Formats: sequence, C-alpha cells, structure tokens
Amino acid sequence: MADLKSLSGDAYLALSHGYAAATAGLAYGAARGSEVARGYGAPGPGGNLATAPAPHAVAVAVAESSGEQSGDEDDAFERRRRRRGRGPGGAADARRRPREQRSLRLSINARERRRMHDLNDALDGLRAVIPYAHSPSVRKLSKIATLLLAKNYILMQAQALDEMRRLVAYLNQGQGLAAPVTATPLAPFGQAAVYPFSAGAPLPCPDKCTAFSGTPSALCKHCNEKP
DNA sequence: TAGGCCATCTGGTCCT
DNA sequence: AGGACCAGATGGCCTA
Repeated sequence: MADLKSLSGDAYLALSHGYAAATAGLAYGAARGSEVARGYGAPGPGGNLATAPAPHAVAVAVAESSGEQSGDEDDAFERRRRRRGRGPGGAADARRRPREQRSLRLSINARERRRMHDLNDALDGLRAVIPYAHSPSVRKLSKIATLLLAKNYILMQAQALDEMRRLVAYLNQGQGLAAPVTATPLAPFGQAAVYPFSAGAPLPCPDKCTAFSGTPSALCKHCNEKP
C-alpha cells in the first residue's frame, strides 16, 4: 500500500491504464483472504470487546455502555488518561467536575463513533458501485484504495463520455447535420471496453439524441418508440 | 516480526 | 452550548 499512497493521481491513472488493470492491481488477490472474516469492528484501546461484531453492533454496545459507567469502565478510562498524559488536574478538569466531564466525554466519543460508522457506510456504498472483483475470496478494498479507484473511475467515465461526444459530432458531420466540430482526433483511450455499444448494450438512438449514453432518453421521441 | 489497515479515544477548532 | 469535523495517538488484527 505504500506504493499506492506514493502515487500521484496521474501516475496512478497511467499505471492503471484501463480499468481492468487498475482493479487487478488493487484487488490484492485471493491469497490474502477475506477481510469479512477478519471482521470490521476491532476492539479499541479499552479492549473490553472480546469479539469483533459488526460495526453497528459495536456502536450500539459501546453507546449503551457509555450511559452508565461500570467500575471497570471507570478504571479503563483513567488508565487511558494516565497513559496518554492527560490525567486529571489540568485546566480543563478544574473547570468541570470529573464525573460530569466524563459523561460529556463519553457522549462525544459515541457521536464520533457514529460519525465514523457513517463514513464507513458511505465508503461501503462507494465500493459497491465501483467495478472491481467483488468476491468473498478477494480482500475488500482499503479506504485509500477505494478513494483512488473511484477517482480514476470517474476520470475514465469522463474520458469515455468526451470520446462519445466527439464520435457523435463526427457522425453528424457525415450526415450533413450541423454539429460542433472538434479538430482534435479521437482520443487514443478508446478501447472497446469503454464503449457503451458493446454486446448487450442497448442500441443507440436512431436520431442520435443528445443523451447518447447508451440508455434511452426520456426526452427523445425515438428513444420512447416501441420497437 | 515489521508493516499495513483499522477502530477508537481524545482535544482542538469551527459552525449553528 | 452543543454538534460536526479533523488530526494525532494508541493498540489490535492480519499478512508477508
């Protein structure tokens, strides 16, 4: 992953020229095993969660425990404070009674936990829509890999769209239709894999409506015609 | 065992 | 004042 982090966006895009290559490079391979089996909710420094339940299960469990503190949790809390050199006696502690302060701190912790879980849910949603090898035998994309892959996927889609637009302009020109003419040649990026007209894809609109995205346009009468 | 990745805690800062 | 966001610190788990 160090290699991944050190890559600039462009370098990474060049490296992963073509999305299949990118996903192959990021999928880690099946040998690493499933992160699902590894679990997502590793217990924190408190160490009072012996198992690794689902993220939200952890959130609920800890949030519930933060309402009423047991003696063990009090001890763990103080141990953490001492270990990190933030023990009682500072200016902040003088301002607030320890019990009240701890209760506030726990509620802040729970909120932060929820926030991070929401962030992870969003990342899961992102993983679900970017094409890579979704398989139990393939390790889940890391956060950084997910973001980098998503970025490159967006760039690729933008390039493909641009190429499609140029193609439309070219075809319209051939039929004597008024169309924006670009002097630039077709981008060398046009592998068949990124064409929306590959096998199984819907046929393009016979009227070459502006949508031209491979999916019928609701605004085009030809797109709405029954075959 | 080292390194990568992650969850959690925490204090600080900004915003409403 | 309270909540959201952020970054640093810490420790656990997993893989090479």
